[in-house]
Amino acid sequence: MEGLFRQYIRIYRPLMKSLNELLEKYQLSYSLWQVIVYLKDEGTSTLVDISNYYQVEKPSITRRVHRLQELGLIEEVPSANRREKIMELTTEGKHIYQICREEITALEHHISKGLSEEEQQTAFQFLMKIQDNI
Amino acid sequence: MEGLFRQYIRIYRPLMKSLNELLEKYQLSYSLWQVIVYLKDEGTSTLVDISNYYQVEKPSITRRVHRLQELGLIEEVPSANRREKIMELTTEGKHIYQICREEITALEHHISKGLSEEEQQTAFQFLMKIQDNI
DNA sequence: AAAAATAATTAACTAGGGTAACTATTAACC
DNA sequence: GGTTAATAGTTACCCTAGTTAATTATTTTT
Repeated sequence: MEGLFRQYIRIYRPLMKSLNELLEKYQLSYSLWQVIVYLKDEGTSTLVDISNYYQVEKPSITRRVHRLQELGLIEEVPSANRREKIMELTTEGKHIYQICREEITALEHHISKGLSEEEQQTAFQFLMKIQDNI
Repeated sequence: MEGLFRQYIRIYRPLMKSLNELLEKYQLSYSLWQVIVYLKDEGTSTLVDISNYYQVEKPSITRRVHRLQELGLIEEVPSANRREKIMELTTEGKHIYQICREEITALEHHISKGLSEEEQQTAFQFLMKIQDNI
């Protein structure tokens, strides 16, 4: 399938741009949003967990986490293990999640307009499978 | 389709990483490769054409083009319009294109392993359609 | 108890893009 | 035909967000 990856990559920047424009109203960016989403799903997690999930090096995650702490959206929960920091969303963080979640879902619906649920399912499968191959 | 865009974005970095690793053998990066591919397809083009196609601002394209000129992979062709620069691949540029094309195609096949042509077609359609909606 | 591994951090660097302002040239308009 | 507006490319400066290497603190392994 010639051109598939090219098209994939070409779309990335415009997509990120619209997501970032949406998020900047809340002083967020997509990279910060990723951490919020991960904590929303997992409840609590260490920085290494986040680093592994997104395949981004730890220093980058440290910065994201510090920024989100400054914004009051996440906080550290006490842990027996003093080596690792366990993070979770604050009440404010959960609130912001809900607000952004709705906006992002609306944007995604807009972007997916005219595409059947089946097509989207297939695209999702595709993305899941190539992940393992990379 | 919950999680589709999240998955899309999550894969981007690892994919770029493997593409960049492949290309750095030739002192290239994917952003430079994009210009080469565009010129391969179009034959000749101005910087504005490239800028519009990839939706990247002109100063970024200026930099990419200068870098590729330094590498001897593209060159300016004389034009009646002295305001615009028309670029094309050099012989060396075409040569490098062929070499990288094969390697990238092989990588893409590897990454798409286990996916039917039909699935890939659907994914491609998906990517084409959302482009207009963004 | 000593050695190895792990989690987080800091510092320094890099890739790549963006905006604003500028020059040179061409096109549009009256 | 001369002035004004638009366009192509460039320069300077800044921003986001990543990386690697080295360091500290703590925990696990032997």
